[in-house]
Amino acid sequence: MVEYHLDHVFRALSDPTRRAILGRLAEGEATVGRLAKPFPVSFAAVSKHIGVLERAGLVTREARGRERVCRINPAGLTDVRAWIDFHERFWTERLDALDALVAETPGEPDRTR
Amino acid sequence: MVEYHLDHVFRALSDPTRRAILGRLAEGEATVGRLAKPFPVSFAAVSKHIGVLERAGLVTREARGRERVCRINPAGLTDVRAWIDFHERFWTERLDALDALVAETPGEPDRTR
DNA sequence: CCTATATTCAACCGTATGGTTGAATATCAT
DNA sequence: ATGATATTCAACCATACGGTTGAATATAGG
Repeated sequence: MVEYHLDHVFRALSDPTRRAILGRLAEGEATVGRLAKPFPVSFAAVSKHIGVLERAGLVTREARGRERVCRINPAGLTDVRAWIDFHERFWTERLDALDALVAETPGEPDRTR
Repeated sequence: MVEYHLDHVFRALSDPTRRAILGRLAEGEATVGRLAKPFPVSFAAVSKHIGVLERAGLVTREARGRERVCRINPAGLTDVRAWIDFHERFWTERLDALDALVAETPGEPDRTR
């Protein structure tokens, strides 16, 4: 469940317009119209982008009259964060281990064979 | 420079096969052939995936004879990590601030105006 | 009720993506 | 040199993506 969810979150974050929307939303809630204004694309395009963010669990959209208020969902990043955390730590540890190995080996480490 | 790079890294991470390749690579270096074996897709497809990871700066590929040895590039995650770090903290802070506001306001917070 | 506003929906378009297959390239082993 | 192995390249295919435009829906306000 979590794994397949990562697809959507990473995918959602891979678009600069969507990251910009998140950046704007980090300053506070906003309607779709207000969100769309600064972007050089159509209203409908922004609406779609918000849909992607919503499906990824990064944003919530709530009806208020004829407007839709968008807010950031802080929990949306936790899975991604966990993935990054784990892998970055793991990679760094391996790198450190390799460094240590090289350091304590006087001659040729000969990792190739 | 960093911003457009994020596109590539997030994009690369959005595919489960590519994340699995990274997972395998976290255990240690491997040739393209060894990497491709467990996956239900063709050799060429895996080679392409590795290309995507390489272009995103997450993996390095080095020729060793007729084989190509792939390794994880630990530095590849730092930009993404920084982005997540910043946003997660920011979002959480806003959420905390909102909680505090709601807590100390007896009646209607009236966040709408 | 009528009209303007806010938003989505639907259909469409060009391009990118992930996949395949078969040919091309380079290296190893005999 | 010859043949097998490892990998990429090139062409192709189906599907998904980001974009547009115009119609549809719903609410606000005179």
